[in-house]
Amino acid sequence: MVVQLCTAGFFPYRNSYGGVSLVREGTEMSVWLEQKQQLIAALREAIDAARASGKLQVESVPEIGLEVPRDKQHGDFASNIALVMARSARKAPREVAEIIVEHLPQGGVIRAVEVAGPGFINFFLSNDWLYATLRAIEEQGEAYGNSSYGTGEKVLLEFVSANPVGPMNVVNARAAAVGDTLARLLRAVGHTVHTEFYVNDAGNQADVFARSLEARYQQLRDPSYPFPEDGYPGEYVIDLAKVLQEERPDLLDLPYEERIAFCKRWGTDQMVEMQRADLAAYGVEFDLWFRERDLHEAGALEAVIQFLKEKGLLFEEEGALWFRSTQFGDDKDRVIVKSDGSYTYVTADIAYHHNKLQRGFTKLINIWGPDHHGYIGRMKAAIQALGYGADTLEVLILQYVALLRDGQPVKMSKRAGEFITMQDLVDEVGKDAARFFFLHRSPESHLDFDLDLAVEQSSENPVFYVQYAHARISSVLRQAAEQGITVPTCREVDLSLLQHEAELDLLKQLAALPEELLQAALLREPHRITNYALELAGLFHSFYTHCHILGEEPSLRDARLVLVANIRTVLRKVLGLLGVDAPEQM
RNA sequence: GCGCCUGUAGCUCAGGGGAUAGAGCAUCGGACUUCUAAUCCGAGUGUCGCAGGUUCGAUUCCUGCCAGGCGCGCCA
Repeated sequence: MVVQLCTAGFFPYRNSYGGVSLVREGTEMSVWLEQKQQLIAALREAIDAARASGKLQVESVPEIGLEVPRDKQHGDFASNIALVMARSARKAPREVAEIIVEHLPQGGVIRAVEVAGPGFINFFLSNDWLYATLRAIEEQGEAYGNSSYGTGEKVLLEFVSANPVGPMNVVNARAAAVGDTLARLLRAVGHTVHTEFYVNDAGNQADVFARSLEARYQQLRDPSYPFPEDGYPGEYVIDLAKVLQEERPDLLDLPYEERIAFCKRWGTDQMVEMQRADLAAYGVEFDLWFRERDLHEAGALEAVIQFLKEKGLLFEEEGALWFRSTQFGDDKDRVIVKSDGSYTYVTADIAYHHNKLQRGFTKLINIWGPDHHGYIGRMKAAIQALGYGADTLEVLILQYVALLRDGQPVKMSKRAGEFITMQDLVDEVGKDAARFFFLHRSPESHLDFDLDLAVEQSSENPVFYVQYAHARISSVLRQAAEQGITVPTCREVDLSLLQHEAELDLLKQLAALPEELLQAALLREPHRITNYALELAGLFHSFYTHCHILGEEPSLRDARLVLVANIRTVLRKVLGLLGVDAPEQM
């Protein structure tokens, strides 16, 4: 596996089919990957034979790539190896291709080979491997497509981590969808994944929130009581104050400082519970809600400062204590202890990441909003200062979300307390549409979220398109059951009856899932799965129009029943990864 | 000024060192006595932001520029 540096994180993936297996030894292989490996092996054999016979004179053989051509006229798989080797072989690409093809082992699954275009070698296979895919799905069920590629990697995935001082926004909703699905994907390819929400309940914002809550509480008795200038204006603080009054009518008996301390702890706890409930309704649950205040109470900040001090990475200037993060490539050094003796946000965050590392995670993935990208440098510096490689921390930066209504951006003003919260969004469009839309685009793209489209129950709405495919299959299977027809197993039917172009297209799409999953997980690109689901649904709808199932004579009917039952399994699986429901009827 | 993201069809966006660059929407035209027409089939649309470079080959990689978004605190 080759590791490449990207600015926003590390993407440890390359198309390394030649020589490097994508699945570890002794683990299950998908039909698809197995097929590719076989063809690559055949190509290597042919090239070696050609070299041995002197027809191909090259010093070394480059990595052999194999891809599915965009145009299926170009075969099931195609390799550009002849184009790559042409230079060192001092021959025209097509000539190299011809020589390789001459030496290819005969027979087997390869039905035909052709040299095409500038020198591609196109493989046309017999359909057996596609039918083998159906058997694999039948055996593995919704585990189909999973692999053990990531065995040994212990990932801590931190996402959302919204401040516990107000409702979550739409970027939080995007982060929740991306993070949750990424966690599911990483698990599917064999990583051990632990998810965390970091609760920033000890900083300035929590103090401001506590004073806002206290003021609202006071105002319940005395409307003229002054509200802090920098306070949080939202209605929710007033609602919270009312609850507080019910629970603690005696709060004013406490001295001011204790009252604020109580409001801070109680208030942030309330907000955390709200966030937890909102996220649960959205299908997102965390393994741990990590409290910043626990770090403070455990003395973790002092401990990590001591650690850095002993390494000689801290210095004093202008009354403050600084972390020499520039030593590890950061733009500037960072204040760790302010001149007033309090800590900065980064101090607690370093302590938190220290804590993560001490718990034995080998990979820390954080998903942040676009306003935090400037923070990557200092955190990577901190990770290195703590004695780990910069690659241990990987940061995914999500981009901004613009909500559109009637084609126009929805204006929001946080200052005026007017903005669409995550909960507003979910209430309006539903969990499924919200998640699907967020997972439809690549994480780093700026996203236009069309509210009108998301609620539309029509073909225009992609989430319904996929769900409808699942419902349609469910309906067929229901009717089959009503007619007393049970879905047979692969062994009981003649799969070779599946010859229609629409059927073969579907089988290829099913076969491609393991690799899609691996790519989506390793590239941290959940949207690949959304697109996969849309393609699979599209192929099914087309098949459904062109091919009948229950009306056909029994042998074909049974083969098609097996096909659609397995399509349904895969649709369930991918919708499950996306956190979207797979309805039996619509 | 520096950094990050984005720039592909009228719109929203996929894709990606190679074979005629894709989808959905929108537009136009077809398909329901037949397992859900929330569906399908067909038609048109492109200087892949601009300019260089690397390469047999660049829309893809590199550099510079232009445009839009977002950052650059002893805030979090």
